[in-house]
Amino acid sequence: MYKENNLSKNQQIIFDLINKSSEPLKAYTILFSVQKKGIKAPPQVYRALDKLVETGKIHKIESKNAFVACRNSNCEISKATAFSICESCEMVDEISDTKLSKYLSGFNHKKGMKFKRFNLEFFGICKKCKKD
Amino acid sequence: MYKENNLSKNQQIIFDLINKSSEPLKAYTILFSVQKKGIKAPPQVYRALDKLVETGKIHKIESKNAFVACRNSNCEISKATAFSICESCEMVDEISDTKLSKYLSGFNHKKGMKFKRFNLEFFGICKKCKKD
DNA sequence: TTAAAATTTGTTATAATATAACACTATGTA
DNA sequence: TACATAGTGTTATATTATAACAAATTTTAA
Ligand SMILES: [Zn+2]
Ligand SMILES: [Zn+2]
Ligand SMILES: [Zn+2]
Ligand SMILES: [Zn+2]
Repeated sequence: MYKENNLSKNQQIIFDLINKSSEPLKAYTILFSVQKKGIKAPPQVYRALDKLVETGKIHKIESKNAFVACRNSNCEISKATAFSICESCEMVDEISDTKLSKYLSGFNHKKGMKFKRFNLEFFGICKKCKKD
Repeated sequence: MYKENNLSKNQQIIFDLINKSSEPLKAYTILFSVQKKGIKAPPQVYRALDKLVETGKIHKIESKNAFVACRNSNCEISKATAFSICESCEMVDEISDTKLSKYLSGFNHKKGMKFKRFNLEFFGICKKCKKD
């Protein structure tokens, strides 16, 4: 049963919910939504979330403690993520920009650090909110 | 009393603590450290932190829920922040790189969003940890 | 095939992070 | 002065996340 798509039962339930959502979901919002499916306690949600993040199926929006499905071929398993976040309507969009990604992946801190991963969050007002 | 440096009493106490720390400090670590100075409850700490972030004196490391003093002329009041984070020793360093900053400040999302602010967190293993 | 290893699940309790709400004091401005 | 704005102190509570343990499922490989 688990082999077909490499996600376990709880992971699949939670991924499906995040994947069909148009906005980032918070852990406890997820918890309430999946209680009818038998997922009743926070650790069940957090474990699934951890695994999904680890495998790049979802990303955590750190500034919002919320989770979105990856829209970008799993982002090399979450090594290079970038988001645009509207400060008015809270909309979050994953940015897929090869030049940006290459630029940042190639960036190395002068002090001798070699980066393995980055997360970038842009904030502004989205097109839709600008009109209102 | 407040005029001399534009920080209030609690803001100054908390800024001083963060500023002299060699590592990011968490809100409740700060709370315990300043109880002897009369700051006894979380709201007092969070209010000071909020203000200090707002004025660019400190930054929040979102992936760690921790705070560091700005080492970079207040980063245009926190409009453009970048950090390198060691995944081994948890060291955090603020990156000051004009080219990077300009590149990102000039980046605009295709979908019509104009960015006002960004936060970038790089993860890797620092020089010191690599040797060990 | 079958026993050991690794992963996932279920569950209770608790830790860690953050804010609401209210009464009050201090400071800046006119 | 007197008004507005910002900061303080306090209690309670909301939100986010993990520890710890027992059981079941799946994978691996002898
Ligand atoms: Zn992605
Ligand atoms: Zn918007
Ligand atoms: Zn700075
Ligand atoms: Zn290190």
